[in-house]
Amino acid sequence: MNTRNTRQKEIVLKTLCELKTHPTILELYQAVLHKDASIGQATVYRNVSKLVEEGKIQKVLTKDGVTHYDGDCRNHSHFMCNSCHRLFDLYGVNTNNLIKAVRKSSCFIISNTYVLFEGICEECMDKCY
Amino acid sequence: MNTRNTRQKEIVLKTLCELKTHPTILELYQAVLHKDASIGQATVYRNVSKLVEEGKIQKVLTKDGVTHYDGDCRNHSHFMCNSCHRLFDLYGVNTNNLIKAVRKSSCFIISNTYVLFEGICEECMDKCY
DNA sequence: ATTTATGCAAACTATTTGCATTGCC
DNA sequence: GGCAATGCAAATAGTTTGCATAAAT
Repeated sequence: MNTRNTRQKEIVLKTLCELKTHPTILELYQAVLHKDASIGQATVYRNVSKLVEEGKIQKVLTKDGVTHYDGDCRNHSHFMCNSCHRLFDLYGVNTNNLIKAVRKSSCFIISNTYVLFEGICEECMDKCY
Repeated sequence: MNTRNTRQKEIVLKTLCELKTHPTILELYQAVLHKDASIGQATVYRNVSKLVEEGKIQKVLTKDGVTHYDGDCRNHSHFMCNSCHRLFDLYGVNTNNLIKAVRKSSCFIISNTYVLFEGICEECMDKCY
């Protein structure tokens, strides 16, 4: 089963990469509609799944029950503000020592590590939340 | 708005704590039914939400799109096997250094840290997956 | 006695799927 | 030309909600 490059798939990828907000599928779909109003929601779902499989985009783990996506696949962590519920990128969080600790204490083969921080972002802090 | 201790809520909590499998709501509901066949699914949903709010149980972050729950609220990490899709507990993964790194490089106030590892578990490894 | 929690069914939201058609390769 | 991908609508999860009733305080 070969894979093809379609206009729709490119728009989905490009739109997600431009957005720095870690959108949900619905938010991404809205943004995609601005570029091509004829794209169907199912197409966005299908392409997002494929892009995740291909490793071109990634899911972001959160506790809010909705799946968020990130067009940046470099290894980095995320911070979710419990007040404004925005997701932020955190680069430079090194997880090598965690992985070493798990290797020593278990027999699991680790291929990925995800880290999510929760708390209050600077902006919400300033608002004296 | 006061909160009451009901038989149903106790059964939900007890059942989850007994299960070491990090069940989804549906799996938990099945197990609850074995103890009391008259409990409704909505009751399980409502009680699970409340117990999470009360900090007596916790959601487990995974990439499989379904929410899993853990009756153990001690701070610990999880490992998901990409072959058998089981979730395992990992104790002794110390995240203090990660938190320190984020404190230094950002102005976020961190209240929680979640770590998920993905890979292949020992059993699946032995099966030469 | 009051009022929260329950059980059921209906409603709602998120996601997947079937199918005829389009459009890459 | 062949077959993967699309767009639409219907189907299928997963979760929440309205309401009359039950039960905890």
